[in-house]
Amino acid sequence: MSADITVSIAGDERSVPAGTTAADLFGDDRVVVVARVDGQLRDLAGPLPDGAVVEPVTIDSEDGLNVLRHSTAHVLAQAVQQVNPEAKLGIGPPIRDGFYYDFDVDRPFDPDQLKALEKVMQRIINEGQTFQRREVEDDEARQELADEPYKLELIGLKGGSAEDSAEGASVEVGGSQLTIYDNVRRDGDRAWGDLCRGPHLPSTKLIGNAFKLIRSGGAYWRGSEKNPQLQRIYGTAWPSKAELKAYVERLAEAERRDHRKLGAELDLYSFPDELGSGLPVFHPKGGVIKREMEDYVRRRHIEEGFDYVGTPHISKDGLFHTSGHLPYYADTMFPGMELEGAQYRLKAMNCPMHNLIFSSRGRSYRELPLRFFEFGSVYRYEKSGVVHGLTRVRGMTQDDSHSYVTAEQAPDEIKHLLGFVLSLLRDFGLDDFYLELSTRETEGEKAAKFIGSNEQWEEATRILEQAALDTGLELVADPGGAAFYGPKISVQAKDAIGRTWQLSTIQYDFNQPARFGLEYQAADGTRKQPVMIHSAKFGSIERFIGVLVEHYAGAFPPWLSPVQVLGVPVADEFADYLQDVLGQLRAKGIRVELDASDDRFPKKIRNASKSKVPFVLIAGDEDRSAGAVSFRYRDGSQKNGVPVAEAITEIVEAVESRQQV
RNA sequence: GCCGACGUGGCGCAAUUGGUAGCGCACCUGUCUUGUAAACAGGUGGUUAGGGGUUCGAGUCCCCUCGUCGGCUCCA
Repeated sequence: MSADITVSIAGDERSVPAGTTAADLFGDDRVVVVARVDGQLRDLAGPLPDGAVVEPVTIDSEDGLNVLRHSTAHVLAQAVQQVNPEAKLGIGPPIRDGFYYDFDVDRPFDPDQLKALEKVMQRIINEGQTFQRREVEDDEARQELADEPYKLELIGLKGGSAEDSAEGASVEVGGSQLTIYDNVRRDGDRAWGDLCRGPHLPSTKLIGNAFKLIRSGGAYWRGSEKNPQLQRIYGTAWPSKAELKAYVERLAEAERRDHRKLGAELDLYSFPDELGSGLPVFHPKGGVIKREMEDYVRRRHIEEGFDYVGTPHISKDGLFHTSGHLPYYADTMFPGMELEGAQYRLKAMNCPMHNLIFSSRGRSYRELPLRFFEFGSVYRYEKSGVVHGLTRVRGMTQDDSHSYVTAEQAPDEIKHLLGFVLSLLRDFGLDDFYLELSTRETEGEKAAKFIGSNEQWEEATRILEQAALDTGLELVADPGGAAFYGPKISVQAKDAIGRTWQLSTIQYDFNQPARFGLEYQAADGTRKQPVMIHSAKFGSIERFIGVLVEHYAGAFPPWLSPVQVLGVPVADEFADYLQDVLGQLRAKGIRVELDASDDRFPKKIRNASKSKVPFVLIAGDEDRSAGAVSFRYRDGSQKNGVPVAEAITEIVEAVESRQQV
């Protein structure tokens, strides 16, 4: 054991005694939680091989956070089995901002149990138990985990294709060597153990008190509804209490912005039970936002060479057989209704009807690209458990377009569409994007749902990918996420508090033109099939309104605000004067309101503030005698004694330039 | 669709072991009204989501339906 080995630390070659561990190298530094040894994450306690390249991994790095959260998940599982030895273990991987662990238990967890489990976890953490790695043979593991049916199943999967294992399963058994992690008390007692690939924190102590159990819910074993349902507990863990607090505050902020709550408070829309689940109605104020959006988006489409068209909400079902939507997607369409011997269906997508407009007469290559656009109302029978506010509804308005182009024109058309949708999103105040390229599933049972030849898919995917790369935006692959008729690019936008939303989609479709027999006459007199490019800019108007409500927390930029200017007289006497100013604004197309209620001034200010109107104009004696008004902005700041003409200019300019104030 | 929780006037909430449904805001009426987040007083409004059952008696207990919330699955 006296022989030295050489290890390389941050580029520095060092000679150390054989058996040296990463803990020996970095142990003094408490923020180092694991080591990257020759590119692999390892426990600090493992002896280093000769010639190893070793890097410290700190708890606040991405890898470090994952280890922290994975170890916290283990402590949760330990606590659950301590309280209920009958609980069977599923998997417990780290996820974004936290972790979960799945359990098979007789009774689902309730919030009180989560609180109690936190306490049990805290005791384990305070004990400073160490995670000790132990390599085991498959048979050994099977014996040791005889009471853990799910773990046994994972052992059986080991080495299987990644597709077969559930998300997170690799955290438990990845690689060929099985390992069990024992949680060992300071006196050497083994408190608990779990099949796990690791690595783990050196000690539970490092979790400190910066963790929290968030919620619980059902989750299918290995992500398939054919499997039994386990009970999942979600939690979060951070390097410090302060970071945990900041995270909890972020969750609270998201709750404050919830578009369902703000929609009711601001009187924008509602979801009457009488209509049915997932069917929103827009109140006058929400109607203003919807109309402003639609007006602007319609105008921009026309400027960009689209033709505005219109189609009905319902049609005979043969159309959807032609398009290929039926029978594949029958379960997400509302059931048919029989009329005069024909089955009618509510429209779930606009493209088939646009195809009929295309084929309503002979088309020439001179007409292409031909771009049809509309706000198409579609109805989808979303499963009862997924309907959610405005973001997942059963009746919605798509800002949908279909470009019919020659195969040669397709790349340019896609670039044009991408540039267009990005510019539209920027106009609405979203400017942090990345793109996702959704392609078909090539293996497994899902592969069958995609129609078309390999060549067609490859060609379409290549064209989309190139257009996406040309934007210079980050591009993320999404295998298996394509529509059945072709690959798609989607635009993911980050909102004001960092959440991403899938908004625009652009899809390349070689299937429907063939199915509908679409053709145009080319310059050489032959008949050719156009390529069809689907594009939704906001996805659905309803959903986008929901996203904007959360993005702006209800404080819309003036051009979208239902009420743009609210007049608040200091006393009744000044109402007429203010009304006159508002009249001048109204003449310029500004949406104004006067608070002529018999509330007193401070109450009117409070109401104005709660309504989130961008410009509150106040007038009292001083303003009136100076021919001026005073501004109160949403942040509470003021600007007093502004000459009326100046005030009008400021407001009109803010609205016209679509800026936020 | 699956697992769980929940459903009380427009909104937010109360209602001891089953024993005559309350409060705040909003709304209406009146008095009041001068400078930046709540003047005062009075009043209207609920067959406790809907239906069925247990009970002398149900907002409270049981069943069904609808809806909401949190997960899972799904999302052309």
